[in-house]
Amino acid sequence: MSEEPKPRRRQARGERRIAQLLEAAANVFCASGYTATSTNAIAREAHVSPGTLYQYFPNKEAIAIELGERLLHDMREAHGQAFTAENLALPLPGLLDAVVDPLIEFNCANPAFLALMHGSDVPGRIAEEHDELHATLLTRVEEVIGHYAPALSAADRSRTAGMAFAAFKGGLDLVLAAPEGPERDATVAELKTLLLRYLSPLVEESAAASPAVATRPGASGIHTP
Amino acid sequence: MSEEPKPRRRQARGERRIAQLLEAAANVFCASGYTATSTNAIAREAHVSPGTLYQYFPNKEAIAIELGERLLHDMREAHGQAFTAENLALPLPGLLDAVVDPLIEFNCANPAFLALMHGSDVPGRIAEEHDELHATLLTRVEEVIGHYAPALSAADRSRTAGMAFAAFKGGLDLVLAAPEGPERDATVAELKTLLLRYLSPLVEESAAASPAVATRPGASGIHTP
Amino acid sequence: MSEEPKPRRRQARGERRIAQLLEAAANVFCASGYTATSTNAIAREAHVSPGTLYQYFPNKEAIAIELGERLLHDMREAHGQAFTAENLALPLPGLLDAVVDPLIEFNCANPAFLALMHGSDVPGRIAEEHDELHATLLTRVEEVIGHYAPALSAADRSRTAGMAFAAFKGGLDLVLAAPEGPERDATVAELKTLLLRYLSPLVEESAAASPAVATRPGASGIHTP
Amino acid sequence: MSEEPKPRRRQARGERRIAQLLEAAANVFCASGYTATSTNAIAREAHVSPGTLYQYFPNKEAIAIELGERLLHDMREAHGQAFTAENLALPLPGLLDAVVDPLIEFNCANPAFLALMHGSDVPGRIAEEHDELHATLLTRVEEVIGHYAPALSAADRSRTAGMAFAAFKGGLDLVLAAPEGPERDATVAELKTLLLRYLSPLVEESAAASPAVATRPGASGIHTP
DNA sequence: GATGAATGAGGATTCATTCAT
DNA sequence: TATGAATGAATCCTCATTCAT
Repeated sequence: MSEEPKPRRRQARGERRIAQLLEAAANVFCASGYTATSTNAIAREAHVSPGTLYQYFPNKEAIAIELGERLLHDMREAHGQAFTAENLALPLPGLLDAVVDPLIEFNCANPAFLALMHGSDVPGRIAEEHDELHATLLTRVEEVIGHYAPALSAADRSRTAGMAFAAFKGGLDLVLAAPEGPERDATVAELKTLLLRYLSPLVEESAAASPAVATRPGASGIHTP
Repeated sequence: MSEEPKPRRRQARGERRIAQLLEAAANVFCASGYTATSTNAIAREAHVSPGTLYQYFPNKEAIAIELGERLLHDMREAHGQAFTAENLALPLPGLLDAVVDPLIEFNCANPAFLALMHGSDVPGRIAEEHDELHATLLTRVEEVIGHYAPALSAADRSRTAGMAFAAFKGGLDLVLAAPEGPERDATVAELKTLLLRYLSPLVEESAAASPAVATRPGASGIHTP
Repeated sequence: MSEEPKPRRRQARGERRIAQLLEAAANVFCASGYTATSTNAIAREAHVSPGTLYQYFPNKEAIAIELGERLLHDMREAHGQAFTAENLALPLPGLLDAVVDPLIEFNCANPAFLALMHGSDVPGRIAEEHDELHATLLTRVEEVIGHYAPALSAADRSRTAGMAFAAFKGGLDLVLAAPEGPERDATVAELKTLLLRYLSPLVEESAAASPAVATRPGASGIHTP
Repeated sequence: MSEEPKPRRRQARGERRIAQLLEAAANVFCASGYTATSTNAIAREAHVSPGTLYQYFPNKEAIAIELGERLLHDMREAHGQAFTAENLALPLPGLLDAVVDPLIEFNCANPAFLALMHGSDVPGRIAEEHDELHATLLTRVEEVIGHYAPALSAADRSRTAGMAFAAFKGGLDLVLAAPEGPERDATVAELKTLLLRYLSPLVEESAAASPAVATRPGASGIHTP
């Protein structure tokens, strides 16, 4: 009992330091990109000496990897709540809300995520982990599409999922570029509209008897007269 | 008269050197990103000594800027042929073919363009030029949308143009990631489908009397014979 | 009376700590040399924190110095027992046994001694202390030689002592490199043979009437007919 | 013909630089030992920038290796002239002169050799090369001893060679420590005396009928007038 | 113009040493 | 006292840039 408080406090301090360093790294990576970021710059941003940084991370790559892993983990949690069975029961617009909103929110809250994932000059293991997450997300999107449009061939489903995801990422950049507030909200809404229009025909074709999917008049671009 | 040939030859030689260096730079930037690329690596790739490189460019940023400007210029030419009055007279699928294809082609032929424009760690002036081109393109897209959907408010038009462009960029990445050949073609077709589905409702709403615009899947320009 | 035990215990504990640290330092110096040894490595080897190390030593050099001094002290004790009046009365082979054996034993038991004394990159004061010991030993050897060969000039005596000592050091390295056991013993015996052959002529020349000094037939290579 | 002078001059300059850097390294290694020597210190000693140093050597170890190899090569040449058949025909004192003198001279001229070979914290490849040379030398000494004392068993021959060589190394240190001039010469002479006295009995024992080998003090090549 | 050696400031990393707990 | 986190100067090494040839 007399020996616990110290180690605990130490561990707590260590955790705080790590968090502090990772946050600093996130900021600097965001501002300058991975390659152009120096460990000294990270240490400075964290108000810490270079030596301290190296007490917690063996090298620059390790920082990026740890940061990447934490972000990926959070990201997985975020999308884990998105693709629930409950949400799959919703009509397409509802599903899009349920899926798009948390992903957008996560990326708004963690701009370093994209900064780290975009760079082509990023250490191997991050790229791998990123690809893994990418693949997971893609699989989820494919499953969703398969659920809404069971008649689609595997190849079509895969291609559609890929394009939807690509468009989402493009829209995400737009959202992040927009200033927080009504403009960003409008951009998010527009992104959902785009996805809805892209995906609706698939749903309608394979399940023509679901008028509930039409959310706004004219929202789904394609109808037979 | 006796002194002209030399300067001309010199200028010609200089142009060749510059082209050679820029091509080398494009390759290395593509492979390693701007920051991670060393001027020595560019010189090596160009089979030229570092000193020669600095005879033509004052520093590393200048290389990127010149390369960026040339690419932007070519890109402008490419899209200049896209947004012609003639093309504006086409129904939407035709217009999409006319606009999307050259842009895709340009980016396939010049992967350095995206490599240079993507990097968050790229020198300021490139970013500026890029933003300029971006704005130009966006304006063109807005004009097109204004032409096809004259009833749209300026704000809606702008937002729609932005989203369409963003989705295009997302799709472009996908296209570039796909291996050349039928898979890439299919991806391009899918991108057009997405844009078509996204934009069709606008056209139909404001110009209900244009049955030609009716969007059937596969209506866009790329189809298998 | 109530305050004495504590200081004593403290001093005792301190002594133990110091011994523990010096032993650790000896190990690490042996394994990696003085310069390449980090204070953290010593602390780790001693199962102690770096802070604790600095509670007992002001800096890295001080550790080496203290270790050196202790080793030198022990070494002095070892050779103090070697050069006794009693031993000086022995014939040369007996004297060599009496002198060489304890020195060899000491160095076998304390490999850090040579590790510390050999390094050319060792802090100045160790070198000084080492030189002091060196001088002491040399003086003793000179005295011995003076005792056995009183006719020798001072210069000759000094030169002979230096060479005998140098050869001994060379042989010592060889002994330490040999695996413990019969091979090492044979090497020690050979070293004694060398010293005997080197020194015998001096003895015989100045004290021609001491046939006892010839240990083995032919052992002293030089004799006048 | 017009293209040769430049490359040649360049190569020549490169060779000079390398020699200059190696000489500087030799000096600093001598003064501070391998581990304590910084590449910047070598560059400074060579009146050159750190970058220049790294144009010719990939790292510190490479400098030590190259220096070691050059010294070992020279050393091999030096002793190659020592162990000739001609010299083997000489009586022992003559042979000792022929063998000891060039080795001593080499080490006086190249003190870095011992500095590099002594350090226990020296890069692996030097140690290996050094061991190789060591083994070569030892083999030669064994051969010589075998020649002069053919009756000796292999084990005795090997042990004797090892001890003679060890004593030589000890004496070498003494020689190097002595100031150049008569004192050093006297030390060298004394070293030869030691070796002569150590080895003579073997010769006499196995070749008792060779009065030419008779060893009088001062028989070796160096004598005061 | 072309070359490539030279430069030196800057980046990643280590380690002797200090200090709050 | 003991701890181990914190410090920052010093190391090794790179690379944008300059300069003698």
